Amino acid sequence: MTLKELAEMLSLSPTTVSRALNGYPEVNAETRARIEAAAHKHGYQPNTMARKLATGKAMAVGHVIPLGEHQMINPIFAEFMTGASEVYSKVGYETILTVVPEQGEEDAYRDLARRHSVDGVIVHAPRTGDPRIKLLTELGLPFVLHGRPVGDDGPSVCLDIKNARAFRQATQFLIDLGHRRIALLNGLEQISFALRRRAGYEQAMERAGLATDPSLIAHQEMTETNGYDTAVDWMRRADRPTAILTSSIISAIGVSRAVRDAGLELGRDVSLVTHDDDLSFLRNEGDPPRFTTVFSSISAAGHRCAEMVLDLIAGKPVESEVWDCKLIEGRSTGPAPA
Amino acid sequence: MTLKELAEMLSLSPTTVSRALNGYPEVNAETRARIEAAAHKHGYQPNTMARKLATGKAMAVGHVIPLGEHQMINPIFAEFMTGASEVYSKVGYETILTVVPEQGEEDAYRDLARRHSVDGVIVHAPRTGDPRIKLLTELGLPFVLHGRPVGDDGPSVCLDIKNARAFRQATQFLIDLGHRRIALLNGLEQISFALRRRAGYEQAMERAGLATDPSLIAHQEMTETNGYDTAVDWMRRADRPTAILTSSIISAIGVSRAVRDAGLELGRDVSLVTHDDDLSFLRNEGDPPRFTTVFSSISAAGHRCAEMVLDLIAGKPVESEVWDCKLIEGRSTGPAPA
DNA sequence: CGCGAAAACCAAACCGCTTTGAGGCTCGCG
DNA sequence: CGCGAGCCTCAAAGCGGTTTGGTTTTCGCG
Repeated sequence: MTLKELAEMLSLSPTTVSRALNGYPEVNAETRARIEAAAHKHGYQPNTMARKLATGKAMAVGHVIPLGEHQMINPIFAEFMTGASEVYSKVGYETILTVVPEQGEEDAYRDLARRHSVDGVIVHAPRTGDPRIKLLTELGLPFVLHGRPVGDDGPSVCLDIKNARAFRQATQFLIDLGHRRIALLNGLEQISFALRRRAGYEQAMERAGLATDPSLIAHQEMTETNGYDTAVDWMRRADRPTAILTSSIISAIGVSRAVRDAGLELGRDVSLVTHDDDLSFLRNEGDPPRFTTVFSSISAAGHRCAEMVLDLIAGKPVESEVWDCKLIEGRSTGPAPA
Repeated sequence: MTLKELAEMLSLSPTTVSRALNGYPEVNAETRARIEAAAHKHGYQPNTMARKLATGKAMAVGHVIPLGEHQMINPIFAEFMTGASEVYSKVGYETILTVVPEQGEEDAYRDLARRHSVDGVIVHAPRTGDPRIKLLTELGLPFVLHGRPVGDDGPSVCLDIKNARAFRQATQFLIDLGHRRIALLNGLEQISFALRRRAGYEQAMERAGLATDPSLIAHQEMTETNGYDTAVDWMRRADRPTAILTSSIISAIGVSRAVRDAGLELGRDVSLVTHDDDLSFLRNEGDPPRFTTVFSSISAAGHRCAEMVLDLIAGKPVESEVWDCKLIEGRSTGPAPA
């Protein structure tokens, strides 16, 4: 069923039918009703491609997700995308997903822009010296950063959480409990959020006059196994840390397993504070919850980023946002052992 | 840069340029080279929308993923999609993601079909009496099922693993170790794979002359917390199971935590066999690995499903496939306690 | 030399929708 | 009654490609 057929069926011109269905004012109310009824009856839906071509809008937002080493796909992306996709769907936009090896990322954006496949994109996890920001600016493709850029990369719209602040608070919380040897299990070093979290941690340590031990800081992909392995090493040390900060609940689960395997108890022998993205399949449940966390919902972030990029596409002014994390006390922390 | 501009620049007709770039034979080799060079130099990429409209092909595959209750998004989908997206990208297809509340799923497919946004779709996790199969057949939209349909829903192409066989083997493995009280922690009841896994489990039990205790069978969304909560209950019972089967490594992690919290040890007091989809961020690592599993890579499945749907779109004949799972012995199983 | 076929290229139609610029009609008012 | 103002409706021109159906040129061969 095409617009033309529908128009013929109603003995009207395609113009009128198009206007009626798109809510333009210059159509008789009665005619409009007739057209809408017929469209609905015959299940007419405009051909997206034709409409896109005619309007020049792709009606789609792109998400390029890079495969890390080991084909690792961050489950956090998935959660974020869910939040975002819901928003797009609601306004008739499509979500276009491009999965590429990390080195192909720039080409992916370039292609999207040149082929006019999307009206805007979301850029995940900006890194140090990230080339994507400059590229997208040049390409003139509207974009929203999820995570603040590192350094000064010109004015771009981003949504981030207060990573430094959250980790400063978390560290302070542990210090207040009497901990002195505090380890940090962070995400990949060059990524913006990891840098900020580390900075927050170091600030708190410094303010308390505590030295940071480089061997108690690890940067790695946030998998359960990585968390486990690192924590196992730490637990074996004579001067083992009495508290650990982790950047993801996934690593935290690994750490938690290592602690037990070492015959120790979380919250008594070793304290743990983790960042919690509120992954739907790994919720930090219980009352009090299992882990002490700094919390910020990743799917809410996806939701908001989607709204922001849509506003950007619509030409509305958009302000960057930086959200607070919430410190939630759970059962994984306690006073430092004597 | 449009085709026309490029053609003018070269003093050629759009026809010739189009043919040259799309590899049609009726173009002088020399001319073709000239055209290709110019296209590359000016970074010409055909406008996707125009091309789609002209050819009538959307050059895209759709994945509709339903949000379960509690906004649960299955991380397994994410991993599957990664495998699939890579394949699409390689042949210049796009991945279109639609996230909808469960009840909106049918409309989502209907819209995709009527608007010609995609050339084909992947259907995830068919359920009992799944309306999607009939719908897509009616709509004439090529599709590949990930998971076998329940009952006879006409001829459709699917990719599945031998769920019943895997769980029969896993159960038999436990029985051979002397276990008698074996619990099953399964996925949501109406989903195809859960039904088959349960059937396999029951067959093995029956063959061994063992009664299945309905209170030792649970169907639920596969989250860590669900796994934990259920296992906690089981561990508290006087007649607690000595072995547990789980449908996902995520639940297995929850179970594992519950077992320890009960002061028991996995592989000694309680044995556990889980299905392992090989999630990249929750790999079952170690030597021997942490869990005894029935293994099948979900991203490989995504990869293959993508190839299948592309073949289907291309009009090639496609056969359904059912893959074997591999039983891998890890540290989570041992002889039944006396 | 003449003729038909093959090679190389092109003009124009088309895909299905939006949108511009132009009417035709009705109505109110001088 | 005549005329300008709205109100509706429409024909036609894009959007940027692909594809059909020529046309021109070259070439082989009797």
